[in-house]
Amino acid sequence: MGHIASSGPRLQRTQTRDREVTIPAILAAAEIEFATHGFTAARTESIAARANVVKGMIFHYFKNKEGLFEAVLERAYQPFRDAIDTSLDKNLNATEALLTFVDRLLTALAEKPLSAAIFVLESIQGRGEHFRKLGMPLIYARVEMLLKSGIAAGEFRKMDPWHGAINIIGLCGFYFCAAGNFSHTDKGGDPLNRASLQRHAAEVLAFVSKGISAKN
Amino acid sequence: MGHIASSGPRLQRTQTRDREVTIPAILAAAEIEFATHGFTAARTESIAARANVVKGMIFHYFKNKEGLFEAVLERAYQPFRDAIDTSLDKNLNATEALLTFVDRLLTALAEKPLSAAIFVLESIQGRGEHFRKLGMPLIYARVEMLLKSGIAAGEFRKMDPWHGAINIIGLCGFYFCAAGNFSHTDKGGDPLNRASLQRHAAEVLAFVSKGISAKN
DNA sequence: GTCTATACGAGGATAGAC
DNA sequence: GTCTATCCTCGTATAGAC
Repeated sequence: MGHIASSGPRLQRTQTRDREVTIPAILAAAEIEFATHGFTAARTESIAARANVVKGMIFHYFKNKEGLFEAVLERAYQPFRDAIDTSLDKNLNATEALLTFVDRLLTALAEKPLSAAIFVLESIQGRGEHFRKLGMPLIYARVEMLLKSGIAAGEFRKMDPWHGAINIIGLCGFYFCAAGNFSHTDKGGDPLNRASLQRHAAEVLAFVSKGISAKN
Repeated sequence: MGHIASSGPRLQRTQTRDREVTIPAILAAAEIEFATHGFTAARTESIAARANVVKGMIFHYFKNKEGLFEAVLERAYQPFRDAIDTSLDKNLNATEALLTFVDRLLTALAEKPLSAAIFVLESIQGRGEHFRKLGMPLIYARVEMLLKSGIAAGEFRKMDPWHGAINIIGLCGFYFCAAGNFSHTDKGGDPLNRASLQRHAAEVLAFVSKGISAKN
């Protein structure tokens, strides 16, 4: 109160950071915020702070919170689309194609662990609009088709391919969602470190492989 | 504007609805709200409206939003605790005990489908405090022990029992979390109706049974 | 125990200087 | 393109009448 308001050194750096720096920074920060809090509870102020930009930049580049959210969703869903794309590309039998899908998805999620949480959060909180708009139902459908052909070929046991697809995708993603709770147990340190993730991937692959096989 | 303010019939029913009616109504409404929006985004106003009480009742009976949330969590976690308790009670071999656990959990979740979403939301959004305070890490640990003994007995294939526990619990719960997205597909109507849930339970049981078996 | 009214803070969004 | 300042709505929580 006894000080002159504008006394201290003016930290304000109006340095021109162009969109190629600012936009990725906002997206990265938004991904963290949306993945942990969901759309409504996410705070634009927190995103801006984490991205080291002022709040106004969010509205400048993404129009509003909703626009930013959609951009984040688009990026978060990419691992799922990539995984199914690449596994169907090659001419593999059903077993190889499915395990390739699982392996790709797990690898991609290990690189972008927040994608799983965003996926599940949007499943719980959204009413499916974004999910549909971004073509996600197709992921389930394509895994389902893969299972169907494997069952027809006698590679997989008899099962409901629709539920099979859900179960397999859930198996890949659940770990990343529940990881927050594991970190407080005494089990092998950080559940998202390299070693833990590799073990998780191996365990899921084994589980899926055994769980769907027609053998025995 | 031209009307006298207090003209119409006074709908205000200050009828004494005691705690045995009000509290369960609030809890049921809160469960829905927290399960779909998470703690922060949940609105006490929406809860009160759905419970058909005035907002003040929430603070009267539960002190604040946090208090209400903890009461809801306590109830939501019950299916998980019950499932593991009853499956370990009886003297079953590891395979029977594990499948009993899965079956119980699926049955309980079918009755309280929101529990799964609350479980996962708290895993993602909470920092594990409630999870620990309400004894949930023990659930994982007990399933892990069950797997361990089954592996030792030669009933289950070799696997990491910790990841196995996570995978099995995830398999049970994921469907309920992603159900919101399925409802917009053409697959067998409402994913939470009786027929869909029974099919889901059968599919998960088969998947787990095959996935962990030592045979073959 | 139930209701209305309101204080109070937080957060999305905008205006306008630089 | 970046910043500060501000508006305004919404939501938690409380006070106090009935």
